[in-house]
Amino acid sequence: MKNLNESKLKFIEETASLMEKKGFSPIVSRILSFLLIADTEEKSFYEIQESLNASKSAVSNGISLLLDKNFIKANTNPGDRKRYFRLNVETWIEVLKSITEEYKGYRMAIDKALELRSEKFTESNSQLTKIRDLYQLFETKLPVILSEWETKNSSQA
Amino acid sequence: MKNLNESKLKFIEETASLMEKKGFSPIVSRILSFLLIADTEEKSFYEIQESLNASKSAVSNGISLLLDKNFIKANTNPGDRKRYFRLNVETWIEVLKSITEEYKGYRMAIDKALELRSEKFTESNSQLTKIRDLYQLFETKLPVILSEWETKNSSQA
DNA sequence: ACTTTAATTCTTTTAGTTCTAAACTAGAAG
DNA sequence: CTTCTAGTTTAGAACTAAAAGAATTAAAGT
Repeated sequence: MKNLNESKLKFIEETASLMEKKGFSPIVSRILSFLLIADTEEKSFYEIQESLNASKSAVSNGISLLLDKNFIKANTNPGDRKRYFRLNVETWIEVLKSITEEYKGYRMAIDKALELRSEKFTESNSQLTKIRDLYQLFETKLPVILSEWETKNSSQA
Repeated sequence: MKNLNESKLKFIEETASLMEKKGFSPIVSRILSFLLIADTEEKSFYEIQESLNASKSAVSNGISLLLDKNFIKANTNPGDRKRYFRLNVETWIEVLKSITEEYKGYRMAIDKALELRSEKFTESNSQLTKIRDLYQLFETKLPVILSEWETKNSSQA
């Protein structure tokens, strides 16, 4: 990896590993982490490849995936054949907004489980119901937090 | 898979796939899902193996991992050599409580990124700061939701 | 002591991912 | 029309993970 100082390398390593826990592949994670702390907002294919010291195909496939999932966007400038890539912050926000849906999925799974379980399991069913209720609480409270955040942003922006 | 009706099989398939998204392997996910809707609260090694139609070693390793991570617990009964396994709901609750820590990790990563980024990126830095603030908001609000849930439970239990 | 049962551990197979290297393609420039 | 540039696609190597099957251990029962 070139053109990157100690602390940026450390950032990429650590942040990429957080992203890998979310299901991104190592290179995809490193591309995202790199764009997050790059010294210009946009980076070319070659700059990414060089900085991360990866193969063209790995970078090409990684970029395709990220463009496809809208995590980055591409730009071209007149008189320059290269494409320049930057983070698409909107998608990040969308992902955060969709967390509620994720919790809803778990809550519904527990509902289904309670339906399929014997009613005789009184003690454990009541514990499961409590967990269900916590997911339910997340389901109702997260949108409140999100709208609080949105009004805060619209007023200051 | 034996001894499982249509709807339970469907539940296992669907719920296991939710769990796989959280990083569990297919068998581990299926063991957990199976225990969640089993017709007795405890199931023996063999019952799990048979119901999921998996190999002994796969079940053994899966159970070891789940015991290790405290997602299930084992019981033995006098005069019976077998061990019986059941869900450990406490751990599930612990996992829910630790979500705040996860968000804290992301918030800190963005803080670090803002530190390493050029101050010239005023527009995108302000967007990143907003995202940071949302994570921060989760970080402060989730514990409130959790304690609301806990008081609700202690009063009704 | 020996057998049976229950489960673990070890070895191998299979499947799939991630990445590289090299060939290829599309478009711009001369 | 040829050449260069930018990137994609293909083919395959290296690695990893999941699961199966076989061999082994540990404890209980006879």
